[in-house]
Amino acid sequence: MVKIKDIADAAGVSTATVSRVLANKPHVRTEVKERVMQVVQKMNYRRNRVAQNLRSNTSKIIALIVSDIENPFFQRVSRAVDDTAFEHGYSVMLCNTGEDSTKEEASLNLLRDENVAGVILSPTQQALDNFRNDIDFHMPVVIIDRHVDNLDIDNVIIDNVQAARILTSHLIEHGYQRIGGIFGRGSTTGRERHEGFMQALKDHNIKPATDLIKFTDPKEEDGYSMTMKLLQNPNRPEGILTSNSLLAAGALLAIRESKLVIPDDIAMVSFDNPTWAKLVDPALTVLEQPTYEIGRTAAELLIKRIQDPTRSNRQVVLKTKLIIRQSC
Amino acid sequence: MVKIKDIADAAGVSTATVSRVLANKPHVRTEVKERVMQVVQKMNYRRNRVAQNLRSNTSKIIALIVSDIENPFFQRVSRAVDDTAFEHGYSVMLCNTGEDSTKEEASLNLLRDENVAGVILSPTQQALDNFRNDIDFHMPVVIIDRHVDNLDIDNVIIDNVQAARILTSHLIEHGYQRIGGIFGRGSTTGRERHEGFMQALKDHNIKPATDLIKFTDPKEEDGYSMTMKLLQNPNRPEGILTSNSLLAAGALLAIRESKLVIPDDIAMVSFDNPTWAKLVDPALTVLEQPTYEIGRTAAELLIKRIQDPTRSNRQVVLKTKLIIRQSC
DNA sequence: CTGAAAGCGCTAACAT
DNA sequence: ATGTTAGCGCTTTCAG
Repeated sequence: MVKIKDIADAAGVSTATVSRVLANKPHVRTEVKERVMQVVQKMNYRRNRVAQNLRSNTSKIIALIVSDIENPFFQRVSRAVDDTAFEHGYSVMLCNTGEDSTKEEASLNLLRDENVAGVILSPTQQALDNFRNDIDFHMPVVIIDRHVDNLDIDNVIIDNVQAARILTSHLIEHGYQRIGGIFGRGSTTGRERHEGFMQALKDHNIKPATDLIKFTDPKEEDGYSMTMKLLQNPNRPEGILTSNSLLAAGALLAIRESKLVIPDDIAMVSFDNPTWAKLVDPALTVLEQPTYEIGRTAAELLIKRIQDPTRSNRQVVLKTKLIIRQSC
Repeated sequence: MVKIKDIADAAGVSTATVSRVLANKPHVRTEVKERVMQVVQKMNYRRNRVAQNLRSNTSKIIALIVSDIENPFFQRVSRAVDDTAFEHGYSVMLCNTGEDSTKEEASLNLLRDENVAGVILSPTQQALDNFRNDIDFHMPVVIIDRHVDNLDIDNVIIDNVQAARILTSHLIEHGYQRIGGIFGRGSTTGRERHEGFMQALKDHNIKPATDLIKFTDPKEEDGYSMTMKLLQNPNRPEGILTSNSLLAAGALLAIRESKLVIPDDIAMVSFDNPTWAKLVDPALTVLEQPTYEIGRTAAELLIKRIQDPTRSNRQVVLKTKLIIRQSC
């Protein structure tokens, strides 16, 4: 392995000079600079980032901790974070927690130990509860998807209450009154969407049917089983709202298996706009989150904070969009 | 920041002893060990992985380089790699190349500079062409999804030719003769699937309609436009095969927009089994790859190689499955 | 503008 | 069984 000393010797300068050249620091004669660069090229030198990191205490890696890598929402976010990071010369480490707070804590610790430059996190509910105003992550952190109010920290979210209200109202205004709702449990997201859902019912003077409201793990199989329960209800719902695309997939499956026709027998709307929402028949009416924007904003916020740790924290609330298709 | 020296002082031992305790090395009295552990706990010490890495030249991070993070195939693979790595005490760094060989090379270099323990890679075509038998990645590498024959390296793949043959034959045996095929360009995968496609036609004495065979970027929009072209053909195909789920999504959209009915007007089959394949109507007949198994096998192979670099390389060919639904 | 030298925090010979 | 010591490869004062 060729190291900085080898370059220094070959170029007839000191390691300090080579280091300056590599870091593009001033106070080096262009002539010397060029000579060094030539040697670097010729000897195929690559700087050891580990040593660099240890000595200068800086790294060009940011991390993204997501609760479910198989959720299309986080996939788009990852993509955006990846793009943005790359543009700024950073690389991304992706960690999946599966909503497991133990794994989340392990990841957070590891990342600190690895001295990453910062992390973007969608925290588990448990973590959120444990965060107190005096928590010290020991590194720049921006939180996405989940709402934090007890913490002074950069935060990128959407207005879930308002969004759920819009989506639910759409259902109601199309004449559906008995509405079932399936929400993710274990996150502020699910709770806030539930709240907006309730508000919409109230707005229209509809008494919520509590037996039609379910909280569950936000996974496809749970969407399926919960929908089955709703459909087996003697007084089954006229419409269903799901709080993410995984639940929607399960719900759709259950509806189809029950030989029900959308939207005639039952209407359906969901949060999130996965690829398949426009492919199913009838196409699914959804409340789209600006996933790419969320990732990009979070990454930009993080990188700005890395560059200036004293900068004041901000909460960015992004706009959502109701996409009306045929399912309601 | 509390460092190993602080622990040593507080526990009344040397840094070497602390290091041994932390690494669970033998030759430490249990009594001393316990004392050290207590101090570690009390002082909330965390080992600096960067220093550890620099000194011992080992890291507990593996990387996964994928060509398209938004392809459901790679998502399942990521998930599997993540799970497997975690089980073995490794963390995963995910890099997206977007089929851009420049970015791929940059990632590979970065990973080397960061001294990661190893890499799982689905190489771009260009990289594959450049790899020669004497290439040195400077770290353990296992290649997935793409077939490498000019290289002695660990490799996890499926038999694409055979799989495409099965899938195409299914179409043919259901009475479809004029068959269109849309394949990803820029990867061995697309070419091999094309080859199997052609073999199936030949098996059944069907003359391939070259104007119905397209190579394109394996993205949804390209699937859409290529299918549109196929459908505008005066003698349009009776059936279409797409070589991944993104292309299938685009194709489906094009077919629907053209007011054609599947499978009566046109049949359709595809590689890969994304969530939505069973949700669309009619449900899509697909050739499923063992995505999770691919990821797990690759990660296990990589970790074994990290532990024993002299181990002989192997190529693992995983079985695929034809899932017959209603689109053909 | 350039070089000498001191370490970043840790591990691993080599002693004892 | 434990301690001493010499670095891993790099950056960064401090001198000159």
